Amino acid sequence: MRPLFHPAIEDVRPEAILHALADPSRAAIFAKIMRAGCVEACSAVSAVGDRVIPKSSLSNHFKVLREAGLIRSERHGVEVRNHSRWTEVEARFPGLLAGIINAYASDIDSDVRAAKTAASQ
Amino acid sequence: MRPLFHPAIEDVRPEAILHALADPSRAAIFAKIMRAGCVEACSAVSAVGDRVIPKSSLSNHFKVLREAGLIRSERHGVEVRNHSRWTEVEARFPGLLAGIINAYASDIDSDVRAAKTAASQ
DNA sequence: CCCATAGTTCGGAACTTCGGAACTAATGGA
DNA sequence: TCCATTAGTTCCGAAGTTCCGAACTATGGG
Repeated sequence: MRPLFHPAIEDVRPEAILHALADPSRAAIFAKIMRAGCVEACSAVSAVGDRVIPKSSLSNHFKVLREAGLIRSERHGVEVRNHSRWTEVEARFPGLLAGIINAYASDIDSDVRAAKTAASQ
Repeated sequence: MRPLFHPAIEDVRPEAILHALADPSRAAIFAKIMRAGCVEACSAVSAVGDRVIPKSSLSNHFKVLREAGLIRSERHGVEVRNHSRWTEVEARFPGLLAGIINAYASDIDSDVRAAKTAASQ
């Protein structure tokens, strides 16, 4: 199997980070990996809120986060272990990730709104 | 002609802002409006770097920025005057815009790379 | 060797973006 | 008034992207 590609920190582009985190599911996955320090297995994040994410979509979300330079993934046997690259990204783009993560965190009403909408469908 | 729609600040969503600014052309347009305080006429931003943007694409870029809550546009006769909503957005999502704009500003090598000629700035 | 588990790849349907051409709206001049 | 000009919007087809089920691959255990 193809080894996992990670850009060098100097090749990380702001637009890739914004694109990756412009998707609320991916932002939630990234926030979770950050809070946990490390997530063992992609499938440890099999749902975001009350919404289940299909395996193939999840795989793609991790790929987008990885190629944007936000996470580092290593195969350990049958599973993949994911770490955030916060420290490196923070050094390159100070304040960027904090601003984004805080924005999502403070947007509480909308989370509630989204959860209610999803629940009523 | 249909009046221009602007979301109330409390309806502004982080993902819309990230999506709007994940496009380097739009980020450059927004940065220019911010620096200038106000841009008179969309067509005052007819090119980004060495790349000319077609009228219809420009019109769409302004619409995306407007609907994300980043700018406020008013018709003045035949032209549209655009202001950034920095203060409002900053109050709602502190540090978000500064982080993004600084990230693009510090990513100078890549602008040069993308522009290829980059004789002026 | 077979099975289960964890992830990736494939491929088609649905959606989004891009940009040229045609359009509308306001203004200024004859 | 009528016409030209300027500024921006809308329409629509082509090209590109995203989503997700199904088929696939890789690893480890029994």
